[in-house]
Amino acid sequence: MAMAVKRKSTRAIQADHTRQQILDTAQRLFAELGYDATSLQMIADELGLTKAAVYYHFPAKSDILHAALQPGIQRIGRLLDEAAALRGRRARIKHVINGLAEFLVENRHYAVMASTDPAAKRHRLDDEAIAARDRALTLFFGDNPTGAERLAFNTVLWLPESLPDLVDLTDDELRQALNTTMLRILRVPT
Amino acid sequence: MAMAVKRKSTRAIQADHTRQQILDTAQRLFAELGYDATSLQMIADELGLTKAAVYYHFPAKSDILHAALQPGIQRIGRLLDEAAALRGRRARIKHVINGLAEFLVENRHYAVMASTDPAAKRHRLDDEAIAARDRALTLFFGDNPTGAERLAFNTVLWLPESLPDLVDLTDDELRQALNTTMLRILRVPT
DNA sequence: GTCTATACGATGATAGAC
DNA sequence: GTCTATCATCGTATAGAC
Repeated sequence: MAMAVKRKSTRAIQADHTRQQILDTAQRLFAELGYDATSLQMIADELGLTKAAVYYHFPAKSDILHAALQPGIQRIGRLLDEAAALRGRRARIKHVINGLAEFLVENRHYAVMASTDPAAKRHRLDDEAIAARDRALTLFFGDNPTGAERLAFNTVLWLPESLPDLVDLTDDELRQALNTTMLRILRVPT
Repeated sequence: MAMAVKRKSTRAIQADHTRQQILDTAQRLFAELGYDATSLQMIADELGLTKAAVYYHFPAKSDILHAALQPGIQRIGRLLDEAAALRGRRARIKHVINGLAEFLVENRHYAVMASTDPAAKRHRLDDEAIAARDRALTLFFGDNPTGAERLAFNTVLWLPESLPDLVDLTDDELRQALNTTMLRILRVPT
């Protein structure tokens, strides 16, 4: 193999650009209206394309959601890797919570889209996302978490849903509220 | 006015029955599949009716959701009335939390339907539900809640979403987990 | 390779016959 | 009070222009 990386043609660059535009628009609309209430037609119209053009880049609507979720899933995966390298339950939880709060503040409407998805119920959450969830639960509470621990953990996962009600908070206020609330839910004394 | 209450005809009784059947079926399907993924066709098929027959009883799909939510909204309204009559923040919070935990245990899948609704985003939550929410927030934290307090409060509202992940718990286990977790979130020492 | 035109079955919704 | 018939729009699919 002479080259592992091919130089991209102008057309391929253009296609990547269109693909990214679709993702950006979809992410905004999913967060605003919800996944089901967002039609491919709306996405296409905003970009001056046809439905079928969108369909060319993503074989199904659910694939757009999947792709839009990827950056967040991977960022959380890295957070868990870093936490696993630390020693002590408290230190691990604190690291993840800190990183998560920062991520939510930086991506307020990504967060809404991510937890609002009815895809979580139907298309089933990403396998990758499910795996990350289980990893985090074990990291925090070991192999045999109690009912209350599992409930507390799940509660944190649904926390992003509350963000739309806190739009009036500044970044600093939101970050602090997220940190103290998550720490209290997971019962980590400050 | 001779009579405030008319005697119901046989047909009216029949209609009430059909209406209630629609509500029961819809509630089950909404909780199972989500609101958007449940079609009027499914509801009609289960009852041996046509789509249009369902439409006779409810002018829009969202009205079915609205009607199915009513019992829970009213029960929570009563809880808040009772709590308002108590003195002291702690006593009020404890009363509401206790009643809420009991309600969630008794109506596991009502709870899922209630918080899963994308209607919350689009059709907008019931005015009545919004009013109840604001009442509860004021009851718990006064007129000027901090960001963290508002976040904690919202977190409790989204808690029912976690129930599907706790189906394996017994009623007693679930009730206890709900109580301790909600108390901790709202920072009420036991 | 990237897109448009067109069409399919199913959806939520409406109008009118019985 | 329940039906049939019809509508626009939905996600999905294919054919073919460039």
